[in-house]
Amino acid sequence: MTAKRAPATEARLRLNRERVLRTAIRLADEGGIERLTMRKLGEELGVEAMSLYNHVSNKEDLLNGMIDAVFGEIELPSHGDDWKTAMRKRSVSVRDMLSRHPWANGLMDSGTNPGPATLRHHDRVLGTFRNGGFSIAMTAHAFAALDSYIYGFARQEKGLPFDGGEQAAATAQTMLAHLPVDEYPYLVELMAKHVLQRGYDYSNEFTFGLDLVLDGLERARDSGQADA
Amino acid sequence: MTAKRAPATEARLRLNRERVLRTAIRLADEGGIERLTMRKLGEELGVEAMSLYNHVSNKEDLLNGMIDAVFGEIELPSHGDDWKTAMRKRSVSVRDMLSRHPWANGLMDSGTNPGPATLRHHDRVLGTFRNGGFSIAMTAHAFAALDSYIYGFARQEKGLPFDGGEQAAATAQTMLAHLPVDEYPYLVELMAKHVLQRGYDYSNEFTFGLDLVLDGLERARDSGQADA
DNA sequence: TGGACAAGCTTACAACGTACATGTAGCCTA
DNA sequence: TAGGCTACATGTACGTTGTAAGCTTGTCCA
Repeated sequence: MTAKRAPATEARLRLNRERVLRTAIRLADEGGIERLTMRKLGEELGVEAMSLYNHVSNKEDLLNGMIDAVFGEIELPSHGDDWKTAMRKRSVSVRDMLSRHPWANGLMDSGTNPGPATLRHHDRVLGTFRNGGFSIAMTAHAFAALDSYIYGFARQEKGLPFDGGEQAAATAQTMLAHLPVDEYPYLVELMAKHVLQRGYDYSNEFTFGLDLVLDGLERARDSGQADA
Repeated sequence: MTAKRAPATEARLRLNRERVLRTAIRLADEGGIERLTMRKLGEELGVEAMSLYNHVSNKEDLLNGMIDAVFGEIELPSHGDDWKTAMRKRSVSVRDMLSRHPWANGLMDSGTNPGPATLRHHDRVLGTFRNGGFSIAMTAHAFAALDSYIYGFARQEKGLPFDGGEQAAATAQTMLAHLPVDEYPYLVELMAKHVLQRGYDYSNEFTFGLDLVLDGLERARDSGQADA
């Protein structure tokens, strides 16, 4: 058993930061962020929990690393497109990332220091606005407005009792049955005449708001009201 | 010590759900949601942790109760105003609530079942749109777009390394010093020429996006493109 | 051959949510 | 006035969490 370069009794592959992060992301995707514990992550990697600390300095570092990794999945705004289509594509890409990794949205506020992928992403977004003819001040406005909408939408989507889809209709149905019609008439109306209609899917609302914001930004840029 | 109606050796006031919730909210406001533990909450109320379970069924119930309580703080859209000013006022009120209780934003996605204050609030918002001439489908769009923006903005604000204000400028300063200019030119530009300018405050961005969304909604309502 | 060093393991601890059993104060009925 | 019911507070305990500290071991260079 003292073989120098033996085929590693069990072909045990070495741990490294990337493997730790990738596995952590998978666990969080599958079972939710609250099920991601150091022990479970270790187990998944065939290793004791404490061994992970050779590759991440603590759990916060792990979470920050995960955030930066999923930021790297977002499609950067392309230089080839005009600013509006470029931003539209990357916005949809952000949203896709957030539905692949729903835990990411709730984590980013705790992430004080952004990683390199995050910084690169933001830089490219800002650059797209600047090259699209936005002043610096208007770029700041645009960035704030657009990303607020995108992340806010993902947040809402997660919190809503009705997700759209088949089995969610049942949820809405029972919820509707328990709602006092005279106390919440408009909620009841919306549920009955809209949410419960065949084919309703809340996620379809995304592009409506996205275009609304993008069009609004274009108008604001052109009227140039906000150089202050 | 067997006095029947003695002035209660220590004037100990009885616990009740409202007092528990109010104290929990204060603790979360002061020290962040992660410092709110059952033991600390009990201590703050002069009571053992387990006593709390006579008034909340578990920690999740406590958190849900807190959410509904702060929802009750939001100014409902007034029937007197036209839809746009009414929604503008309530949007600002939501934002104010979220800066008083920053923890609330991160908690609402886990809150599966909304409380009465939450339901009433949503009902009034929907009603304001309906009475403002929005179709049912457009009301759904409007609700999704507007609230996504509001909650998303609060979320962004919390996560940003630069908050605006005096001491935050210093943070931005050092951050700027560590950023490689050639790698993140637009980030550097924004920081140097905008964020670090005297009087910059990210929170001022809120009304820009708010008006952008409200104006966009008005336009969408009038063109009535979305009855589908 | 030896010894340094990185990486994994073992043990341990404090803080958390909360189950369960026990105590007790105050009101209702007899 | 006595007895007992109910609501609420306590005490103790367990399993799970993140992680500090020290130990062991496999690998590589001198």
